[in-house]
Amino acid sequence: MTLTSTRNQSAPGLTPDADATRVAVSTVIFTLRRREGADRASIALPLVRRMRDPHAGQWALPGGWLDIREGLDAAASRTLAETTGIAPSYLEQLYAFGAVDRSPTRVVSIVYWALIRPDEVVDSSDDNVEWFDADALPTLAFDHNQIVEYALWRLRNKVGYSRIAHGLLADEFTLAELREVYESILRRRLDPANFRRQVEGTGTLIPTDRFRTGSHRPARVYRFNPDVELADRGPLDVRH
Amino acid sequence: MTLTSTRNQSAPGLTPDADATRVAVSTVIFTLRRREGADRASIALPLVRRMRDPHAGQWALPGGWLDIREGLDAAASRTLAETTGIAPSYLEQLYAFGAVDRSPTRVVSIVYWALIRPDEVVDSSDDNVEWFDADALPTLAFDHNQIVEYALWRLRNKVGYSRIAHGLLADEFTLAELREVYESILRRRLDPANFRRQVEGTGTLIPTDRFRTGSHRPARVYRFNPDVELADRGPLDVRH
DNA sequence: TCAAAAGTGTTACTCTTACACCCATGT
DNA sequence: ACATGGGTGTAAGAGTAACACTTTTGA
Repeated sequence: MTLTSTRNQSAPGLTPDADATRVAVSTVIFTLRRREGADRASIALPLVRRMRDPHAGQWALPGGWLDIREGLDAAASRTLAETTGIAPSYLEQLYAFGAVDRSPTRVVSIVYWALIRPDEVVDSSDDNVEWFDADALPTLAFDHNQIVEYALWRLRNKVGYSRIAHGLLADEFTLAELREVYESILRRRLDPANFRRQVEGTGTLIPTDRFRTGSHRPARVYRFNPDVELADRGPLDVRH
Repeated sequence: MTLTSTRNQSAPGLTPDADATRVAVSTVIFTLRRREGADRASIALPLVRRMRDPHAGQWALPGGWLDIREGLDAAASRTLAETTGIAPSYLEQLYAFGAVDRSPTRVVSIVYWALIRPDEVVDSSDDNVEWFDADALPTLAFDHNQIVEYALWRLRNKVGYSRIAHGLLADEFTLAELREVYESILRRRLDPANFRRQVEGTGTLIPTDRFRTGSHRPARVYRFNPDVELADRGPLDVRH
């Protein structure tokens, strides 16, 4: 499921076996978007319009079939690039969905979630790709609404103990901008003073000597410390 | 991969399509085992001996092929029962492994991890199922050593913020027994006094009026509060 | 000069940790 | 009686949260 157009078939050259279980890969991509009148930035994600049945015409997560010659991570990156043109800065496996009735034919979807910085958002002229606010999604194809809910939960959960917020920011940023990311994800205001101390204490930030100014006292510009891991570990890098 | 004997085929009645990607389900099952001279209990898991190639003769995680008519969770339960006779009290999806070279034929394994209480351990007379200490595993088939490492990491991680330790205990237990579970998983001693207060504070325990006695002051017997969730949420029960 | 955000200081409160000490049982 | 673990008390330290206050810019 979850593919939109163009190419795909797990075994190229063969007709798809409707009696077999097929493996698809989809990705929930989050970015931050500043809304006009809103007091906070909101989480947005791209959806693609399905061209064929099932659920033709409905919005769905970008994805496609797993090719027999590629690993899961590679398939996520590839299908993402093909459907949306996006190459995320952060990509992590979310969950494997495989309920029998989630699609008319038997499909197991390995779902990933990803983060991209606002400047990575490619505003493709493709009418079949559109960005939606995470809190105002239409009814999606298959079980994709549920999947997005779970991905959002994971994002909100993980932002508390991990440094993934960095995946949503440009290379250089002020503490106010970093705080804005946290506030958007957690949906609540954070005390600027306490936030500063907490994030400074982690050693993940490197202060630059540059400042960014508005109609107020200039704010120091920071970078991320590349030596600090972006997220916590996955199954593929086992540390002891 | 990861199947050991008996039945299996994703599409029964059809010959397996060697050119297609197949979906397998495996499970890492943990239980606690008291060793003779050891100061702490250790984590043990059952492995099954592979009967056919690839990796014939080697030990592997219990599992089998996903049937087209069953969901992933059901497949995990079924293959587990078929290979080991175990029906775990706690079962959760761990990760989907799908590197191209993890098996001679293309196999995507949806791996689960499970906990069972010591009294649930069925000591099957089957010579092809054996329990191993998690810290003294042989070289396993496929990437199963890596998978177990990751499952152990998840267990140790999750025990800190979740109540999964309960999955390893019988219905009634003393605080010392519960503490032993934590100590075994975390591989360090815990202060009995502080442990008591922390666990009492969570409201997950219901004191009974029964006591268990040894050559010391009798210890109160507790039960779990069934109203408190065993673990944190999964993707299938979305709470707002 | 004023508003607004940057940045510092301080205090109360909660949670964690270490450890002293009494309690109740079997041997 | 005494060893052993059950169970309570307490105090130091770390981390969190709330908020007063000073600094530095643009308008």
